[in-house]
Amino acid sequence: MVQTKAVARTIFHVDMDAFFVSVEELFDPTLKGKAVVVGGQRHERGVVSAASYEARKFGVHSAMPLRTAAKLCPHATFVDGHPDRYRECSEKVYLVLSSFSPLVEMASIDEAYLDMTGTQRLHGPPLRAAHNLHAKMKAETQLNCSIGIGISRLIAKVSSAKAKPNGVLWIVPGQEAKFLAPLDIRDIPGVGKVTEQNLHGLGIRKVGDLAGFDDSFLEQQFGKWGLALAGKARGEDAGGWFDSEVGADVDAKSISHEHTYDQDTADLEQLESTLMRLSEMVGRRLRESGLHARTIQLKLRYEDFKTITRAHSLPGPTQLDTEIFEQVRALFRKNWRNGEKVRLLGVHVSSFEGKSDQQDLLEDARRQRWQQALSAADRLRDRFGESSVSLASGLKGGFRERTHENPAGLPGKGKTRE
DNA sequence: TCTGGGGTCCTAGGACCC
DNA sequence: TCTGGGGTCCTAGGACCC
Repeated sequence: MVQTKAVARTIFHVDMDAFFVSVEELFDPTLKGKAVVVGGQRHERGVVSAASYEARKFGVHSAMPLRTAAKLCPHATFVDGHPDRYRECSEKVYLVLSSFSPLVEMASIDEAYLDMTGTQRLHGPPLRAAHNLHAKMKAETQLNCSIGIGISRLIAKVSSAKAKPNGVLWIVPGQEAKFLAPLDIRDIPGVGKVTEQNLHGLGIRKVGDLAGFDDSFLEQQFGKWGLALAGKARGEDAGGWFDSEVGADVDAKSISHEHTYDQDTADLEQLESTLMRLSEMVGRRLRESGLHARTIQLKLRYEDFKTITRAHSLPGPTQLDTEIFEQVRALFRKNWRNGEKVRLLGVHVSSFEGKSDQQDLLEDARRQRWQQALSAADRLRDRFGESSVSLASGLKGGFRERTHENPAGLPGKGKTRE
């Protein structure tokens, strides 16, 4: 009897090379070939979002404080990030990828997984398909990418990293363990500084060392995570997200905005004004995506970097700025060590649910009027920017923060003094 | 060196219910 | 007055990723 064996998957991981830097180069070609640091100006409080390969030669890498980067590479050009440009380019990238497989999953703004299983007849063998994809990507977006190919997300991801820059690498099915064995454990996605140190403590430095231990030992050492690690050492998509089908879209679990001050502050009105603004930004995102949140969380970081979070769950979900602000302000007033300087504030919402249903009709009508007013405010902001409309005038003193920053995502951008 | 912002997932303890 | 487990929800913190 013939046993039909499950067909081995063919997964591509496509990772754009120095994405933010490359996009900036499209807008300013004089940056090409230079040491470039994206993320903010050299003296700003913030970290590197991306560094050109020239800058990396001097030890600059992402997540490094900008001031450190400036010391390591004084001749580098520092540029602010432009999230809109990256999003736009990311959409073009997505279109190219979609022409190769219907199963595309953007894992972040600059990388994606493709399930290429069963596309042989259309695209040829994996390497040929990858080279065609690579060429088309360059032609359509003028951007370089690297492509890793393997039988799992994990193998594809690790091999794209090894293919960089501007390369293609295929791990032939059956060769997974051989490919992984000489790599540092840090090359496994999910192994960071802490896990690396813990593994070093056990004398485990290479993936091959890890593969030498049996599952039960690793489970006993690291729990659930240890079991996943054991699988990863063999090239398997063990545990959680890695196990999911490519292209199955997942719903958002949380929305948050936070702000780090240029200068730490203990000014109550400034702090609460920031909470108002962050609440507005969160509420707006909720309304845009049609979500309602039940859990509201405050994040508070002091001068000495000590950070606390305090959460409160409402009886019913909301998407209203005012309700979010009310909760977050209460949490702040209850937990702020009065007079101590604050470095960062954040507003985070989660526990998404369908619309609240237990309010009486009167209450519902009241909320609807609020919704309409807030939607109008959102439209105004679309046209004139985040600072044009504020509910902060309802605050005691009508105080408006002196600094404001870019609406979305990236560090260091445009922290302009008014 | 002096540490962003937006996310996901996991752990662990306590409350509360059966 | 001493003492069960199991399940679920909530909260706080931390590791990790881009």
